Amino acid sequence: MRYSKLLGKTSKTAPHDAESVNARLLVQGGFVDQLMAGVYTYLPLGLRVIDRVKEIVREEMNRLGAQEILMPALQPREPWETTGRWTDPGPEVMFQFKGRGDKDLTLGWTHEEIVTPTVKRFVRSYKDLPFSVYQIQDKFRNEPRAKSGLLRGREFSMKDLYSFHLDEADLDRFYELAKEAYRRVYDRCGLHALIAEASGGAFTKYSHEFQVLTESGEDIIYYCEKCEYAQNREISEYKEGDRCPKCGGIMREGKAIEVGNIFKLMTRFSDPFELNYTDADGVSKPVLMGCYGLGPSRVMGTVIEVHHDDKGIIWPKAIAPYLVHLVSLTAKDEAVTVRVRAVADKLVDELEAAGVSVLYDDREDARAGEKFADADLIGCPLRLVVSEKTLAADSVEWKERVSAEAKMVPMVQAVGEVGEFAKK
RNA sequence: CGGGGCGUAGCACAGCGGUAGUGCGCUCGGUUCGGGACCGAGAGGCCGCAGGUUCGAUCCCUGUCGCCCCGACCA
Repeated sequence: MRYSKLLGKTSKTAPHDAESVNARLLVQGGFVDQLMAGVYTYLPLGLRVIDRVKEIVREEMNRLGAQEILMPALQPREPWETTGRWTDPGPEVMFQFKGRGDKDLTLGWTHEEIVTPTVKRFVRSYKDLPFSVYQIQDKFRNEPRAKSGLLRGREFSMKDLYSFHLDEADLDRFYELAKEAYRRVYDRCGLHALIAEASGGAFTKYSHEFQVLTESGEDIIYYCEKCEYAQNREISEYKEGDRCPKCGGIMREGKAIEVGNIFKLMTRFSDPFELNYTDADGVSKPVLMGCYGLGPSRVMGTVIEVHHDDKGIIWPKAIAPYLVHLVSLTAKDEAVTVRVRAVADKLVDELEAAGVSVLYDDREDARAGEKFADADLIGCPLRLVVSEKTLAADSVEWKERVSAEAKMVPMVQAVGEVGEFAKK
């Protein structure tokens, strides 16, 4: 992608209501554009990042054996009446409005009320179980207070997984597998998530939250510094300095961002919708359910909160908008500049042919400092520079975003080394 | 929903009861060319919106809408 054509320019000045780090850097870097409180447009750079997060989530869900579906965001009142949630939590959380014919409608803030009746149409026998489905969709929540950029929006991306089981033992089995899948998602995105015990809320006593420790977190958790056993403060019986009940380590207090949570729903939804199956003895039994939420947009915001410096974002390779940020510099001599540009053009072609994604800063009117500052702000893992200097050495300058040091790589080896870098 | 802050050019901000300014960005010309360079010439505003006070309001008053922060609440 040529930077000169990219929709979404960097800005030297931060938004005046500079708020959280993720919001500031995303806006300044041209990743997102705010429409209203808690609602953002993803510009090309931002879309590439969130799509990569979603793709990682998708791979891990598929590996779990879950099947992807897509449910409607626009929903009628009736199923919500069945579970009592039209009024409780109702408008506290839901956007509710009238459609044609005075029909009550809502926008989905979660999908148990939709997935359960759908599953009921196809599940009759114990032979149909267990199985699981998921979707990746924008959720709508009428938050009393949207805040912190991508961390708490009114429309936000969510992956919601629902599992269906014969008995509790099978639900427990799947629940543990889902935990591991979640862990892998966070690891791959460059986040270290602790699994904290938490209140199950309205439906169940069983719940775990995935918490990423960071000063900008809005949850408080207690966690063992040794084995990472953790609890949300809401339910914790521990305090700073206590002994860990699992391993005897020291419990610490920390701020954290909740990037996912998982529930054993049991029969909370199968009961009202009468989602039952016939077992091998011909007896009708309720299906046991679990639900598992993970927010790609929140993950994206959290990654920035955790991985940035005073110059900008530091994307982990797995979710960076581009692996390489290639900068071509202009020289005193116009003829040299033309040659530099030709070399850079060729390098872009070769890298892209090798499957490497490249953001190519081809601007002719921008100076070196400006291009470097933008590269730092945007935060791609590897910056390559082609200039009069590198031309003379038949090399390209190599600087990783996480490092302060630059080195020269012979041009003939450049594509190969970038390929190696991509794999590491 | 309570408390606070802020709404003036694309962005960040100044300003003043008498028809609007700076920096950055943008356009044109020129000089520069490895960490946000410089010179010159331009374009760009219902001073958030509505009412009130006043001869006159961007400025004072009231209301309203929006954004941000703290709290209550939450993936």
